[in-house]
Amino acid sequence: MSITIQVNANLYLKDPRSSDIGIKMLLEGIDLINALGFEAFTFKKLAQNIHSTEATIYRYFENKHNFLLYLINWYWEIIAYRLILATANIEDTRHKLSNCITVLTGLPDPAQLGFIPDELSLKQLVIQESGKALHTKSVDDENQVGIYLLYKSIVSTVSAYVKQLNPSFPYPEMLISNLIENANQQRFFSVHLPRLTNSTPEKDTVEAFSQLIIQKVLE
Amino acid sequence: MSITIQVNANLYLKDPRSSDIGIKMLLEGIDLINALGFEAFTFKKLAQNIHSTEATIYRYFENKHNFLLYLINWYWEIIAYRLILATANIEDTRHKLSNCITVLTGLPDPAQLGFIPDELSLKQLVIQESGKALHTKSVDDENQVGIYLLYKSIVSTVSAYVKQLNPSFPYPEMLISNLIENANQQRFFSVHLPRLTNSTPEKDTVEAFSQLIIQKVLE
DNA sequence: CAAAAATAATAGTATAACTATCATGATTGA
DNA sequence: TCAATCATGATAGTTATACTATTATTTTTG
Repeated sequence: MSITIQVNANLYLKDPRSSDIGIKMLLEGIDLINALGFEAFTFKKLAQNIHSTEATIYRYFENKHNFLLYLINWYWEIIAYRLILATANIEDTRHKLSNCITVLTGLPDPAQLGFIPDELSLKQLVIQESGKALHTKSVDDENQVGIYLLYKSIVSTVSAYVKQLNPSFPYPEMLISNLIENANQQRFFSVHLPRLTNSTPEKDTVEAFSQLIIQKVLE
Repeated sequence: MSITIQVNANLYLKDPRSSDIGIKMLLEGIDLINALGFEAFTFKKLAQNIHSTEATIYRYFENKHNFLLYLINWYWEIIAYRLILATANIEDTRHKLSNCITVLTGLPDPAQLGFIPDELSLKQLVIQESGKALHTKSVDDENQVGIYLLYKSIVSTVSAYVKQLNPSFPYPEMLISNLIENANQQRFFSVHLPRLTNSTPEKDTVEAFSQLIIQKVLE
């Protein structure tokens, strides 16, 4: 399996991870977007929070849409890495697939946190805001320059296991992209519209649902 | 037979369906949002397109967010009505459920269109923009005043059939809300990120996928 | 230590998202 | 039928956002 982990350079003007202030932008940006929502989030507010200026942030990111895309991409980098860990040295494809579903739809194991100071905040941001990053008129341009390569490669890799285990199942990519998107959606529902789901923040059943669907599909 | 499809009164200041210019707002609004995307859509542009003024639109809608919520609610009213038609005079629960899945995840039958001049445009808008309406900081306030009652009642009704057919399945609401959301998501993918799905605009397989999942869950 | 690069401080522009006011044309109801 | 009411149009104004531009100052690096 080969999942390419690469920061897409089209998302920034200057790599924020190359400087202290850039990293502060990212980390404080995550918290600020989570606190305010992406609509009310502005570079001006972010600049104030990191004791810097709008102009400095604009030297790193063309606009706030790209800032959001960057953060989401960062999330997917972490997931891609976790997928590699979760499938390394495992022979059985069924077992590999199950581990992938855990990574893609489960809650991150607190013991394994630590790629960035607060990975759970980043996941929260993805749950809350990733739909807004995707559903824009610019999605085709972004796809053109490779922004979604990582996401596509993850879906491709995991759906390949499904194909291997049940070659007659006609919708492997749809199944995997569905389970990934559903995980975020159901966690949003569990907080804001609980009657639409059977998962709660206290007893999260999203992964169990996902594993069950996989099992049924492979039967 | 005349059916009044009524949208939640908290979404407007003055019922747009009570006047010609209000109806023009809605219909032209659908086209304009589809053409520009919700971010670039403004009341000023809408006013120009219907040869009216911003002030007039603001007399109907508090803001453009509520305008979007109104349109999405309108869509769900139509779906709710279709669900009633699709389950009327059918005894068999399995058959009822299957018909509901068709309404919720299939493409509308062109022969049955006609609630408004262009229902397909409204569906397109929902596919493209409904995530933005939901994922805001105001979702809890909106839920409080009943904006999502219709959506919740649809999920509740359909998931009740699932419960009846398989009382041991632990995630009926999650299953139905998943299939509903997935239908929009996959159709978005089929246009913009085709490698994430197995449906295409030419050969739409979203309903087939949904029916298959239901079948597997009930087995 | 000097040159270059990065950042801060500040100002400015265009547009969006409203709010306010007043005139005018259409509707209604006594 | 006429006056009162109401909806709409025309116009102006306010605040905030999403940038762009300029210059000064600090930091880094060769």
